[in-house]
Amino acid sequence: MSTLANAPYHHGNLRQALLEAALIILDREGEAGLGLRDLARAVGVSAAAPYRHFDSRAALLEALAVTGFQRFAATMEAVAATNPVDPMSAMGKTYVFFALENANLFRLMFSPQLKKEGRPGLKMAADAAFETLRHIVGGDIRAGRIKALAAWAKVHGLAILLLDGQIAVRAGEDTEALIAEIIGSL
Amino acid sequence: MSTLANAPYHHGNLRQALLEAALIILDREGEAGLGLRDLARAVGVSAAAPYRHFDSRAALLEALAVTGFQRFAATMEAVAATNPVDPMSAMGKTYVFFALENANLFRLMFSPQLKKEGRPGLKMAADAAFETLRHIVGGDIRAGRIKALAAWAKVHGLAILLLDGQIAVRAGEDTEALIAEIIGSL
DNA sequence: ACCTGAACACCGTTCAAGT
DNA sequence: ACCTGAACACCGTTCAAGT
Repeated sequence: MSTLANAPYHHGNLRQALLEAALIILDREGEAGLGLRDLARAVGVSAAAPYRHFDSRAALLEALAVTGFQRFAATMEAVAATNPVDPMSAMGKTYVFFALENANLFRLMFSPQLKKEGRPGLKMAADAAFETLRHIVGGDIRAGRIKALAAWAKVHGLAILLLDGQIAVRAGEDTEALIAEIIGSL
Repeated sequence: MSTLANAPYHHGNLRQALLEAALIILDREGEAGLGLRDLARAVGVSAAAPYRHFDSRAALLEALAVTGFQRFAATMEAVAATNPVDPMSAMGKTYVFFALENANLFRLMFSPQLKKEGRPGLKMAADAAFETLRHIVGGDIRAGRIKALAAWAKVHGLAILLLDGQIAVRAGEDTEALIAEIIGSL
């Protein structure tokens, strides 16, 4: 614990401080609410300072999305490691829970705008995460490509629709139970 | 056909002209590329002029999304009217095709940012469109809520993943056939 | 090596003023 | 009634200058 709350940033690891603050702002406000100037203000630094560590706003967003894919892959591996009876369904539920618990980060990970920027780090992180998924699933079930894609579509769609509030969860209804029912057995 | 290409706007239906130009820009550039000032320039009018017809940029986007939901509902009704042998699958395919053919409009229709604005017109248009869907499906198959939600999730997820280029369509592979395979029989 | 201050070229939005 | 011109409070980004 340092003596002054904002002292460490001025000469310490500004990059890390920016990423941590950005993750919090992203979580609360969404991507559109995450301005570079706001971020600099939040961290107590000049508007130009972030440019020492990130080429552009897109580069900062990319870094966030990359950590998102890493967390995502780690979460999926953790479930697989528990050797669930129905691995596909367990992973499907985890996929949806991850999306709900990291709503704005999940959206950023799949943001078409960011993808259009063509940043290589994002594609690499996404590919690595899905490679991990394929590895886990492939070792267990020889589902075939079509079945795998169908399962992915179902799970991803459920995540997005819940995230966007399109699927109305009824009063007194358990979201977790609803997800389990919809996923059924993949 | 008027004598001068940009003459009608100066005293005609600017609102309509803005919407038409906006739809084209949205289609090409995506929501982020659709600036009010750009739009005004494209239509040959001052930067302040659009405010006579739309409260804000969000109001303009809402109007676009609303026409998107209307087109969507009309498209779905058109398929249902052909009395396909497997109505659910036929509608599922149409849902995905609509998303692919109207990529940026579809994204705008489900934009969380726009939804967060809480504009009532958007919710009404979306509700009306899904009510139409429910009506078509409900009359045909008494699927039950869970099955209906599962089908929706699968179709919506497939649309989003294809739109975002996450599902790799292989060289020489027919996208249409791949969609049909993944949807299978709903 | 890392950060600041001031500037540049933009935004969305408002408002008095024009026709 | 509808549109313009000029302004306001912002952005992201750059760059010389400071330490």
